[in-house]
Amino acid sequence: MGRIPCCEKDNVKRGQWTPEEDNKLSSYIARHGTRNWRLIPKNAGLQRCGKSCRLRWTNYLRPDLKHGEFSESEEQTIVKLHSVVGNRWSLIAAQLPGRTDNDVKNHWNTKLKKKLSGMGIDPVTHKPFSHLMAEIATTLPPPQVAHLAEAALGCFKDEMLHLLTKKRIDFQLQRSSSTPGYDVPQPAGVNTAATFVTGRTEDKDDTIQKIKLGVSRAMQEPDALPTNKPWTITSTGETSDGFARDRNTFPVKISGFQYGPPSYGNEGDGSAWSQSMCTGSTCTGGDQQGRLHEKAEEEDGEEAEGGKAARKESSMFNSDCVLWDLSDDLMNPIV
DNA sequence: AAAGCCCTCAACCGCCGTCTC
DNA sequence: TGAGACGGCGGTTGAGGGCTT
Repeated sequence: MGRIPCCEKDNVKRGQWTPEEDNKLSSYIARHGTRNWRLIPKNAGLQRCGKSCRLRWTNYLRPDLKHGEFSESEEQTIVKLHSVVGNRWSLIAAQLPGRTDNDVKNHWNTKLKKKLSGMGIDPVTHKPFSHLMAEIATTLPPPQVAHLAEAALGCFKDEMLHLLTKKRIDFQLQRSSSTPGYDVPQPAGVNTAATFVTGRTEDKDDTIQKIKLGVSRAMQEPDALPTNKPWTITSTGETSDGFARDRNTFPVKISGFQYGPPSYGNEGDGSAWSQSMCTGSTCTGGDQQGRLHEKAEEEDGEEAEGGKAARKESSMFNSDCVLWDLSDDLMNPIV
């Protein structure tokens, strides 16, 4: 079954590399290059498997590697690309000079996944959890939808409890820290996924209402839900799931949609992708965006009619805007 | 102070596609 | 043409360090 081992396991050392081993490998590769990994350990005087040498070199010793923290823009790139290509770490890493697929994978698994989850976004589909639930609801008869809603609320409660009791997160610090996206003032009645992280308990009920609204909306208008497309953002800055996010925080254009924080060139408040991270799509042209801006202003303060406005916007996006300017095989971020 | 828990990340594993003979 | 070798990739593991209780 499977391939034979690339080397005799009995004769090779495993585990952490020592500085001496690193030196041997580096100096050998500097002199001879990386032509044949099977021969490299033998010729370099290392009791290591060729594969282990290759990993050590590509993930750690390569001189062009960047070590240390991922920048905000790197994180945006990862999330942006992950929403399109899924767990194709090498593909994603190729867009980040100095980063390896292992780096990207580790960073995703340890930081970014949690970050997105904390914002109420499913890191696999890049859709808001409530939206996913609403999609599921469209396939169920009403009695089961009720059960689904109950179950979801239970899960949400658990998640909230987890977040609120997580002592390692100093919520006060986060709100006053340099991560402005977590403390952006929101219009009355507008909830954001980021507020989950701040631990503002009064938002919980509001969010539950949003989930309920999503489910009932899905039941009433299943057609309004995108099928295999990421969730959209309405002109009011509200996503199709009912969560408010500022589309202006996604100015990095990628084939027809924008992605990124204000620091990347747009006006707008706070930060942060940490507030607004999504794979959501916006319109293609600046002109169109301008129109949406006007529309957003017109609709300001109409939160009471949020559902109606959201539906209106949803249909507008579907008819007027290019949500994803990507080939079909990249359209579905669910891998 | 110490035990337990959690998080991070380097390293390993096994599968797959491509290359070579 | 097929088998073996090799490199690449994504998933998983576990050591080590920091934090909490």
